Amino acid sequence: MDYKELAELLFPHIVTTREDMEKRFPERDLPNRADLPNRANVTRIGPSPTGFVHLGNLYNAIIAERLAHQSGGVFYLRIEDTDNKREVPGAVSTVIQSMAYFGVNFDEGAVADGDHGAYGPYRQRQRKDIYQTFAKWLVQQGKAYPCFLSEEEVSAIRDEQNEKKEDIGIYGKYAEKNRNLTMDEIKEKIGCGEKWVLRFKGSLNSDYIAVEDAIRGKLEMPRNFHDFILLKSDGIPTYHFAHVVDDHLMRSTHVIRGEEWIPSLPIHIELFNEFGWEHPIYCHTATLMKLEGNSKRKLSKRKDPELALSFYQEEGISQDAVWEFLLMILNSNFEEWRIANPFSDYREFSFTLEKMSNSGALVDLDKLRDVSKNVISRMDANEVYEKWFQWCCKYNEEYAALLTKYKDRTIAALKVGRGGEKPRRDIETWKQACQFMSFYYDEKFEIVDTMPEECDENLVRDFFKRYLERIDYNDDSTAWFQKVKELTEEFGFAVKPKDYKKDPSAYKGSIVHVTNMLRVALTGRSNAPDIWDVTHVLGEEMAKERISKWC
RNA sequence: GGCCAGUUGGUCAAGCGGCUAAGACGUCGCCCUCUCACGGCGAAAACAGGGGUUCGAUUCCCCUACUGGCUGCCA
Repeated sequence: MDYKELAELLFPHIVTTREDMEKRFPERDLPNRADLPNRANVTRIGPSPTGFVHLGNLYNAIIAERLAHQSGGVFYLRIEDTDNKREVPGAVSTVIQSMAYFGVNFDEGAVADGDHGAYGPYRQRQRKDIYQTFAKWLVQQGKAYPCFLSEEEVSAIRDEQNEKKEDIGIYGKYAEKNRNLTMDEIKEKIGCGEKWVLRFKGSLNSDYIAVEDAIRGKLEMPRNFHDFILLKSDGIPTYHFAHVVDDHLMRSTHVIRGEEWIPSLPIHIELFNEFGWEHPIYCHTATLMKLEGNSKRKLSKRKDPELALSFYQEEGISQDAVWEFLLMILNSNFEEWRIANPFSDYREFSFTLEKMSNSGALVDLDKLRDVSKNVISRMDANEVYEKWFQWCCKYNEEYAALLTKYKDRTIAALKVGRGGEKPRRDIETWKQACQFMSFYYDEKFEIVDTMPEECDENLVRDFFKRYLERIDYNDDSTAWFQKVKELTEEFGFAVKPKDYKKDPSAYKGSIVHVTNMLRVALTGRSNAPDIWDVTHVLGEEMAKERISKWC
C-alpha cells in the first residue's frame, strides 16, 4: 500500500503540512516572570454549544482562569462544536454571556461575532482543514485508514461482542477487513460515494500507561488498542482528535476537564506520542453531586434547577457569592483564608491544584446562602445598590424603576447596619432584596404582620397619638429611645423584658411589644432593622403618615 | 461484562504512621438584646467493612461493599 497515494486520495484539497501549522501557531511568547515559581500557564475552557451552561462549566472555568491569571498566563475560550447534531442556535452567545455575568474574563478566544486572538479560529468546526492536515500526515505514516463500516454494521459488531462478553469496539479482527482494503477497493468505494470515517490504527498489546494528574496523582490504565475514530464521515474530528491537535497548537499548558474524561486518556496519550508532542498537564476535576435520600448522585439537568447557571442569575445570587462558594468547594483552605482576610478580594487568594479535592462535592444551597449573605454584607451601600440595580434591570423592571426613582433613599436604607466589623446580613440574593426592602417604598409597602396580642386596637391608637406628640424627629437615637422608654412605662408596659418575664401579671407587656407596634406600623413587619434608623430613612413625613393611619 | 475513579459527622472538609480526629454550614440549647440580625458560650454528630504491614494505622498494601464515570461517527 502506498500511503502517500492514499493520503492524496483521501485529502486532495489539503495542501498544508504539519510544519505550516507549527509556523502558523508558534510557541507563545509569555513573560517569564521571576517572581513566579512556574512558567505562565495557558488554559482554556471548551464548552459545547448545547445552550445549557451548567455549574460544572463554571467550576472548571474558575480553576482554569485562576491558574492562568495567577501565573501571568493566558486564558481562552474555545467552542467545541464538533457535534453539529447537538448545536443549539445562539448557544455560543449564551456561553459568552453567562461567563461574563459571573465575571469570568477571557484573554482570547471566541467572541460573539468572531474571534479575538492569534490562535484562532476558536470554533472547532472552522478548523476543519487544520485537523485534516494532521489527519493526512497520519495517513501518510500508515497510522490511519479509511473505514467504511456503516453505523448498522458497527452496532451489529457491538451486539456480538456483548454476547461473547468481549471488549467492545473496533480492534483486532473486527478492524481487519477495513484495514486491509486495497487501493483499488478504496477507490471504488469512494467512487460509489460510500461514506467513510478515518480510524487510527491501534495495536493489540498488554501495556499499561501512567499519567501524572495534577489533582489525582498517578493514573494507571491499559494502553489503547482500539481503532478509534479520528474524523467522522463529515470530515469533522471527534473530541479526542480535536483536543490533541488544538491543545497542542494553541499551546495549552494545562487541561482542566471533568473526571469523565479519565477513561479516554489512553487515546489522548497515544495521539500525543504519535505526533511526538509533549502532552499538557492534566487536571481531572470531580463531578458536582447532589444529595437524594441518603445517597449522592450526579446533578441532573432535568431534575435539578440549581445545575443550570441561569438558575443563579435568575435568583439574583451575586456572582461573587458563586465564586466564593465554588472556591470553597475547590480549595480546602479558601474558607480559612477568607476568615483570616474578610475584606480581601478573592483574587488575592492563591489557588493551588494540590489543595483540590478529588471526590464529588455536593452542592449545598444552605452553604451558598450563608456565603452569599457574607459577601453582600461586606459590600458598601453603593456597591450593593449598583449590583442589585443591575440585576433588577434584567429580571425585575418594577424594582429597577423604584431604585431609579428613590436612589438616595435606597442607598440610605442600605447603609443601615452596614459597615463596621459585624455588619447586618439581611440580604442574601437580589431577588430576596426586593422583598426585604419593599417597605421603604410606598408603592410596595404593606402590612404583613399583625400587631402584638398585648396591644389591642384602642391601645394602639392611644399609644401612637402620644408617640406623635412626644417624639421630635430631630431627636437623636438615644434621646428617642429614652422617650420610648418613658412611653412604655406610661402605658403600663415593662421597660425591661426581664421584669415582664418574671411577673407578667404586673404589666400589659414589655418594651418588646411596644417596639413591635412601631415596627409593624413603620415597616409592616415585626422583623426589620433598627426603628430609629428606618424612621430617618423614610423621612419625617412618611414616618408620621404611616403611624397616623393607626390613630 | 471489562476498564477507571472515589468513600472522614446531615453537608463541605483538615489530616499525609502516634492527635481528646481541626474548622465551616446546618441543627439544638443557653446568654446578650427594642424584634430580626450580629455576637458569645455550649451540645449532638464521622474515619464504609474485612484482612494484612508495623511497637502503633484515618493515614501504607490487598480484598469486599457501595457510589459515580467510561465502554458512541456525544462531548
